[in-house]
Amino acid sequence: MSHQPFRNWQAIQAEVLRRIHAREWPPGHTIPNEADLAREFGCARATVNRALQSLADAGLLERRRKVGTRVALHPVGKATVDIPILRQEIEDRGLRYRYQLISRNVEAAPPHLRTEAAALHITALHWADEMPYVFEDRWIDTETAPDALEQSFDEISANEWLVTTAPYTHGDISFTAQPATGALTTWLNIPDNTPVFVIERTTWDRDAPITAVKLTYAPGYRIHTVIGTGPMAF
Amino acid sequence: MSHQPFRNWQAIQAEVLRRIHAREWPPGHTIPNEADLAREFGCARATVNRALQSLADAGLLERRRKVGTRVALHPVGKATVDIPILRQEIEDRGLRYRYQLISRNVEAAPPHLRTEAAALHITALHWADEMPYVFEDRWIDTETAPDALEQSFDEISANEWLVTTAPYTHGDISFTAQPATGALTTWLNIPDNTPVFVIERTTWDRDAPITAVKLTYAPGYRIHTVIGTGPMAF
DNA sequence: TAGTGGTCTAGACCACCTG
DNA sequence: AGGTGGTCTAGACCACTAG
Repeated sequence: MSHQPFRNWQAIQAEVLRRIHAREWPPGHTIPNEADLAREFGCARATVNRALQSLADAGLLERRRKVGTRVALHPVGKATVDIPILRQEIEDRGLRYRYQLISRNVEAAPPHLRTEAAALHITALHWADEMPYVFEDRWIDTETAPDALEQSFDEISANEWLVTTAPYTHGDISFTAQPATGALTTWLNIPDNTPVFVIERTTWDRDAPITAVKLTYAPGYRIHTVIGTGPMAF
Repeated sequence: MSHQPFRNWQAIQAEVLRRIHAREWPPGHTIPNEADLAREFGCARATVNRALQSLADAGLLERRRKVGTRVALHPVGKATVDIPILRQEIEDRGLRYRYQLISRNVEAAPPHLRTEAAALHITALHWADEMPYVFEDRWIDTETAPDALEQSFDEISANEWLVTTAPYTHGDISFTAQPATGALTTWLNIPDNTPVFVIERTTWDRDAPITAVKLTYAPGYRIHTVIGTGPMAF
């Protein structure tokens, strides 16, 4: 049983993947430790570490000090969803982008912003090829992002202005299906109770809220992404 | 201008993040190369590499050989959505799980499976606390996963059986909002045209399709996740 | 306490790209 | 051609944790 040396971490990762798929290492199995694998593969331990770490990030392996590395029983699929600027999202689909500011007011912040400061409340419509694409309902914390008060947002969308002006450290995001109601049906030009895809997102800079936004997409919207284990083992 | 040495890649990452947020390195700025940063931080270049690579993975930096490392102009937010087994998803919410097989037939595969082989067609309902939670409509390629033909799927859901039996190399996934129609309204016990959240997923083993599934969730379903730049810089 | 993964180092070579 | 990131190495020490 002789092995050619594996030269790089991608090759090692591919070999580990092969053994998992071939059931040589079934779910729950504890695989050899890094030092042994390094010897077997004829490479440095750091190289094995890199390969296994990346598989652990992908959820295929579970690693614990002293215990070792196990093949995950229930490999959790992880889908990565990109959150682009709306203009980019539309132009990337080959459509012409247009932005329309609907309203801009300073109001008391809604509770989910968790701030006492006043908030800039903006609603806007983003068009794709002269069709309503997404309705934006946004609150901006005027304490965290005071510069926002000097922006009219009638040419540049708050969406676009914020990403280049007020980078966030973290945030949370939700996807839901909802019935369209009220003014929304007018802006998106759809019947009452039409199913619409809604994204709600709040972002923070450290412990200070920056903005909370509700994006309601016109019918037909679809988020599409891929899942996989790093560089595919084709 | 003296600097204490940064001892680990997380500290270096935090410092880089600080400079980005503090606008010392604004969007589009090309930051010093790895060797210089290593000198400044008093650590090895590999350590700097680890820190910057992880920030590049997160979309905050753009790195290109010869050109250098730039702060991303439009930091693409990336949300990672976990795809658990339905039973786990339900039990994790503290609800009681029940599984009900509705139908199981061998039929010609639908076109999106991209296979000539016959397919096992399964429909099932997953309950949470005796409320319909999600309707599963699944096709399994009988060539890639022939063992599936010997499974009755009346106790163990296809969902659960597949993840421990037929690991995939990659797949694609879509999220949409749709109106409920037909038999769906009966199974989920909802009126016609109720907005429902739909996940469609196809998974592959190398170039062979394994399964295509359409999951239609009962109203109120919400995908929730967080976005952020690795270990938060709090 | 001992075994495992996590990380750092100093140096080296390579791959890719722009000029 | 030369500068940059990408990776590998051999060795070392540390951090965590089961027994």
